[in-house]
Amino acid sequence: MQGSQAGRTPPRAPGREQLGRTVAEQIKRHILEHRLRPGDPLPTENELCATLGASRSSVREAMKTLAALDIVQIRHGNGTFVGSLSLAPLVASLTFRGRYSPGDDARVLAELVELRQLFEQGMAARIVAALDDDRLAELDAQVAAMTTATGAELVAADREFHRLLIEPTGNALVGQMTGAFWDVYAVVAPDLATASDAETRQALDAHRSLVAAARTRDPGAFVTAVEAHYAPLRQRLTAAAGPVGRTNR
Amino acid sequence: MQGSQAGRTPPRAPGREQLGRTVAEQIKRHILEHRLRPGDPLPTENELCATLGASRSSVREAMKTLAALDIVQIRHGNGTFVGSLSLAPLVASLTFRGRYSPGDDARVLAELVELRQLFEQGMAARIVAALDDDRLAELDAQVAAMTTATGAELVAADREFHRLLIEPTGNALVGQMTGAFWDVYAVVAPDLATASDAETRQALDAHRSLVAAARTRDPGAFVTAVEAHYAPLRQRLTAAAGPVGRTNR
DNA sequence: TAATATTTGTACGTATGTATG
DNA sequence: TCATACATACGTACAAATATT
Repeated sequence: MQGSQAGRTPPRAPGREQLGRTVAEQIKRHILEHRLRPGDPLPTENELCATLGASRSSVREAMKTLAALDIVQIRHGNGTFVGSLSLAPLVASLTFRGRYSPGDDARVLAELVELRQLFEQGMAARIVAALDDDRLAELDAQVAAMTTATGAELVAADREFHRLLIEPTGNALVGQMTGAFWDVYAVVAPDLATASDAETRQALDAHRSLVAAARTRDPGAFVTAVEAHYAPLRQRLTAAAGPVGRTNR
Repeated sequence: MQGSQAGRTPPRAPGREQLGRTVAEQIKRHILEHRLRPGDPLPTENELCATLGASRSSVREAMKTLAALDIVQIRHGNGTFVGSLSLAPLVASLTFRGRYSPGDDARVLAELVELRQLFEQGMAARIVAALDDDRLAELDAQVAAMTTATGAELVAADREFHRLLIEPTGNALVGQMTGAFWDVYAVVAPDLATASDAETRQALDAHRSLVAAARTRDPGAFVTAVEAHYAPLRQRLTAAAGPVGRTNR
């Protein structure tokens, strides 16, 4: 409005409290109150400045905070939209933690793999109960794909296989976390030794055993197969992480 | 440096790289390369502006992004420091998701509780093996505290009890996730019906059974006790979430 | 294809609240 | 109490990306 050099900007109220924190909160409330769904457009920055009574800098910083949490999504030259509420922030946090200090990467991955095993073993009864013929056929297809694929395609097939296992349990959070762990692995794993050919063949057999156990609706055999599936990987990761005491720093 | 109205700001280079070298990435790299630990101070915004060749706005927005992920911590009038790398972003994401639409809150909580049960049952063997006499005594103390406490103190004792269960397993990630789930519950749960007196007594008995199973080093009994512990809560939450199909909106 | 409007991204200057010594 | 260092906030101008005409 006024000239810039005069710098007359009455701060709205002498005792105002941390408006910056509130802006992000207000934007969140806007999303909730308007029942906006992922992908829906938000008001432009200038509109938000007007309705919230804040400067564009403040609005932008709040937007950056919300974007980091995947609550909003910012598209340059286009606008801001409601985010997909994924576990991307968890991935960002864990990947940074993995790179945080040498040796920690393997330890983080080991804990992640342990969690995946926990998921699939704990869900074993529900998994074998929920897998119908169609899903079993899909699992067969992924196993077949793994026999021929290599590199990135092998990883993709492996990931899809485990996604198909978890999905029918109905617990979306477990599925999303499993996906997040794969993302973390994709970022951190290149720093570690890759699987040997023998380990790859072993894993392939383990996948076949998983499908077989599911087909016979045998939760006990399924749990055993999960154990056999993750044992080599866990051993490799715990070996890379070193003994219990920190190895470096 | 120059006057502001002229607006002469040559953008550094016509074809500047821009990709992969965002300000936030560079700050993260700074932390990694200098081996900074949580709590260590970061350069001031002005120093970062100079070293990174960016304006305060850009640095501030990058800082906001990293602060949302708990990678850095901003203290007003003090400085910026390395964050504690907690799962706070996961909590923020899940709490927002819980408030996202009516009915979802209970569903998110139900999935969270299911995960906690998965953790403790999957870790049962390691838990009962790792709990020494000192830790068992601490668990007894928490159970005793729960018999007299009410409200927030009851919740605190309950939380500490389960933290003590998970901690000795050595999987820090599971412990942090359990803590994060408690945080989410504290935010979202007030919108739901609280436990009845009968359910509270039932939960107390369940905790005693957990300690008893751990004391006799009986993983099977421990798993059964975990099942009994979570059954009432899960039933209440699934009832609040309604049938599988969405109940509202 | 090209011009234009809209919207986000970046930069700079300035004033102010806050914590520390 | 004063001084300093720092983050917070506001306003403006311009660059860059996108969509529309």
